[in-house]
Amino acid sequence: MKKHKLLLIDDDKELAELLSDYLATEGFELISCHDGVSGLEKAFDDSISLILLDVMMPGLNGFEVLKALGGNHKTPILMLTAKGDNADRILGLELGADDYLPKPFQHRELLARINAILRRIDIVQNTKETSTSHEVNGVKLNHATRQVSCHDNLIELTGTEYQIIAHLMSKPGEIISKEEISERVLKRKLSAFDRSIDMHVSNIRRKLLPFSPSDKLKTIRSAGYIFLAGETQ
Amino acid sequence: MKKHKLLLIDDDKELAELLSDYLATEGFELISCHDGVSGLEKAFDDSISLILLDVMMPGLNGFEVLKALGGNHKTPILMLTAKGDNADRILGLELGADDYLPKPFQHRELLARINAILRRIDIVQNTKETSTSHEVNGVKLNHATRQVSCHDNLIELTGTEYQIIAHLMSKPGEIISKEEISERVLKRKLSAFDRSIDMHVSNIRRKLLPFSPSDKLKTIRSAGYIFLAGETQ
DNA sequence: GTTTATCTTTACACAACATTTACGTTGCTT
DNA sequence: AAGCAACGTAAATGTTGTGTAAAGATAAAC
Repeated sequence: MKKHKLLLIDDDKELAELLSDYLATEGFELISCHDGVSGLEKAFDDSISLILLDVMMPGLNGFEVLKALGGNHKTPILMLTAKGDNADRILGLELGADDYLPKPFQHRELLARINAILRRIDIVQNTKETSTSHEVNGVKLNHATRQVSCHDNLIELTGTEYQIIAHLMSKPGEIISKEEISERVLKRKLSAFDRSIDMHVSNIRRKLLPFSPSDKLKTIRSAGYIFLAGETQ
Repeated sequence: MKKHKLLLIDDDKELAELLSDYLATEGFELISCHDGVSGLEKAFDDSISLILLDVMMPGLNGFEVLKALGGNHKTPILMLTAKGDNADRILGLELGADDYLPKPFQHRELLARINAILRRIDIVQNTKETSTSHEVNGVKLNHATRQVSCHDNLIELTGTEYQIIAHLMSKPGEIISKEEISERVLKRKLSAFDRSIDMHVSNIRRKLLPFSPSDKLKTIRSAGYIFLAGETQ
């Protein structure tokens, strides 16, 4: 799991220090800006995963920063504020904030909210339209029974073979590296001269072949395998 | 803008009616389930954009539904509850909820929170596409599939050819020296009389040519190559 | 224990790819 | 215009990753 960088925009330097320590123990790196203007600049840094934005600041306040970011900023924003009243909360959300946490807050709640936002982004990024529908390009998976059928012909796959084809089918049309398959399915690092994956893919191909007009598993030399998504595009 | 379908899981039928009317005026379609079990089934319906989940329910309660969904459900979840205490809120978020709204709430706040979640998903999905594909001057790269298309015609490039064109396209209109290409792509110093790069560029040109009105790769004698940026200058 | 199914390694052939060679062409310098 | 260095590219050569049969290792079932 990669380490996330967070940006705190808040004039309260004491809080910044506290949060920096706490979030570090949770595996985050906290960067601080103490006024709206400098925060606004940093907000476009793509390496930042999430912005913690305080409302009450001298100069440019939190709402003004939000407005300046234009309502659909690439990086998610969690608002922090002393004022807990509804109108502010709603305004913040309508201006483009992703969430809103009234001060004072428990560290654990802040953490839970940060994680909720980052988790959602992760899920969205790793999910394709087709991932829960189990049929792609004539091959149908039944997760419950672990059965696979190819153009309505039932195929017998072993557990590993099933997991590999399921993984490839979760991102049809995308290259999946052998490293990824090894780590996700075989639960070990891919070492040099390890030909296991190749063998499994070869076996899957052999079992699909009698019922398939074309090879659905494409090899991308020195990159990985693709489960072809049907109509080429 | 497409109409979103929302799923409300709450035993309070009066609230369901109220919300259904209100959300309809805001362009949402609300579907209701009045117990955890039937809600759990509906939760896997891909046509649903967001789930509103009440905590206090007879039978399976909200937390149990969350647990059953496994913590990273595809559809985002907004928890509703009468209990406003912190521990519950945090627990819900940690169990996989995206947000938490204590009852009673203003309709406008619910709307703002729903929109905040849907907006974030929309932003992530749109930036995802632009981050995996890169188009310059009629040539499009798709990093996930390592496919290259030239004016919508698919081109087959080898790994090295792909890396070279990707590198040239990362700085369109700029001269990239052979030394740089050699070190970045081939991972070795360019030695005298080494014609590899020339060959690769030649092969890329040959593959692009049938679909390209003009040569997009320009040679700058004794300096390097440029991927032309298009109309400008 | 044995048998059976499954996974991994070994071995070799082969195809895809990268690189070098060789020779023709271009464009700069004097 | 001659000379030369850089480039284009066809063809030959070198290298590497992949396909797969078969053997070996491991785990599960009996």
